[in-house]
Amino acid sequence: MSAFEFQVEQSRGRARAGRFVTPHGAVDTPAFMAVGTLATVKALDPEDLHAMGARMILGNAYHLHLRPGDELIRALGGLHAFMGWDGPILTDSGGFQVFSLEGLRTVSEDGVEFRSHLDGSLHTFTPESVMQIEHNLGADVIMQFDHVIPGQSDESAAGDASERSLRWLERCAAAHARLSTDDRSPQALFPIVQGGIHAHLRRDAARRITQLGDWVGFGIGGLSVGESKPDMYRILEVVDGELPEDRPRYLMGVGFPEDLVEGVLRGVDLFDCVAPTRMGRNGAAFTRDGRLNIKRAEFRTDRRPLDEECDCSACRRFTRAYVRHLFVSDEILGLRLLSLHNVHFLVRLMRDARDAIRAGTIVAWSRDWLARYHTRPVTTE
RNA sequence: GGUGGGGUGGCCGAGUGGCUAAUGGCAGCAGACUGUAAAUCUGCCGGGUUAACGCCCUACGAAGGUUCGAAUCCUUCCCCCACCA
Repeated sequence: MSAFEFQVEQSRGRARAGRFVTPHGAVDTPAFMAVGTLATVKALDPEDLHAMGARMILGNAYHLHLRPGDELIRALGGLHAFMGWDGPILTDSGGFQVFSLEGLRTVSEDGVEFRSHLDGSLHTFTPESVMQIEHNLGADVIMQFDHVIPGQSDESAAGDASERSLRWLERCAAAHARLSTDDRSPQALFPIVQGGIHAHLRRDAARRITQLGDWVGFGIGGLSVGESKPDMYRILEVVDGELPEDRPRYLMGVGFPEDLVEGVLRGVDLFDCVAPTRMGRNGAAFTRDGRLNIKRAEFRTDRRPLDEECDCSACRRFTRAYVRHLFVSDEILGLRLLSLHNVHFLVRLMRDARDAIRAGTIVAWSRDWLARYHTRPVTTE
C-alpha cells in the first residue's frame, strides 16, 4: 500500500473534486496551499491555519538550506517538527529562485550557482544536492529542481529550459531513489512541466515526463511569471489534456482568486501563492467583490468587516476602520489580520469550488463568481 | 540690557544672487505585488486651470531697499534659543 493516494471523487468538465492522501494527512481538492518559505507562513501561527481549514503548506529548499540549514532541520526532527505543523508539507526546490534571483546566479548543465542573497557566499545547487536538501527537510511532497524562466521567453529559450528541466528530472529521480531507502516518512517527488507559453513544448514535456515514471502527482511550472492571463489559461488547457487524470496537478505559484477559479475549470487540483500573505502584509484584502486596499482614506470610519460575506476570525471581530488604523499605525496585528483573512479567503474559495463540483454546479458557480469579482481595487463609491 | 545663533512649504530640515514652486525625510493621497531577497516597491504631494505641455497666482517671520534678477545681499521691526549681566 502506498503512502500516497489520489482519488477523483467527482468531475464536471475538466474540473475535479478529489482527495489527496499523504503521510501527514489528506487534502481535499481543489485546494490552496499557503506558502511558508522560511518554515513559517508569514504572520500566521499553525493554529490559525488549522482553524481556517488549511491542510497543506509549502516550504522552500533554497531558503531553508541557506538559513537555518537543512541539516539542522533534519537534526531537529524534520520540517514538520521544526515548525510545529503536523499536516502535509510540500517543499519547492529552488527552481523559482533561478527565476526570481536572476542576477545572483549562473545556470549550467550541472546545476545553478547562487550568490547568497543573505551574505554573498557561493552555493551550488544541483538536482542531486536539492534532493538531499529536500530529503533532509522531510516534506511529504518534494518538487524537482527545475529551470524557471520569464513567461514571455521565446520558443528557443523556453525549449532549452524545458529540456534542461527534463534532464534534471531524471537526475532528481535517481537521487531520490537512492535517498529513499531508509525508514523515514516516504516522500513523493513531483516532476514539473515547463515549456513557457508554447503549446507544443508543453505538450512534449508533459508526455515525456509521463513516460519517465509513475509519478504521484505533477507540477505545472513556469506560469504566472510575466506571461498574459490568456496565455496562462491556454497553456493550462494544453497541459490538462496531456496529464493522467488520476493524478493531482499542482499549478505552481498561482495565484490570485480569479486565477484559482480559472485553474479549477482547467483541471488544476492544487495551488500555492504568496499573494494572500504578501498582499496582506502590504494592505490589500481579498473580498468577494474584488481586492480592497485597506489603507485608503475612505475606510477611516467604515464599520463593516473586510468582507461582509467572510467568516474568518478577523472579519468576525474587527471593522475596516480598525484594521485600517492598524495599518496606518504600523501595528503588526494589521499584517496578521489581513494575512489571516486572505489565506482564509482562498482556502474557502477552493472549498466552495469543491462543493460546486460535487453538486454539479461548478460551471454556473464559476461564471457567477467571476462576473462579480473585480480585478481592479474596489471602493465603496 | 549685552553678545551670539536662528526664523524655509502640514512637521522636521537642506539651500546663502539666476539652473528654485524650492534637496531630503516624515505625514498625507493613490497604485503595484502570482512556486517570498518584500511589514516591500512605485507615483503624486502650495493654489487655480489643463487630457497633457503649459499658463496664471501665492510663497522661504514682516516691511522696505539694492539688483536685469533675492529664500539667498542691505536696513528697520517682530519672534525664538543659548550664554553673559
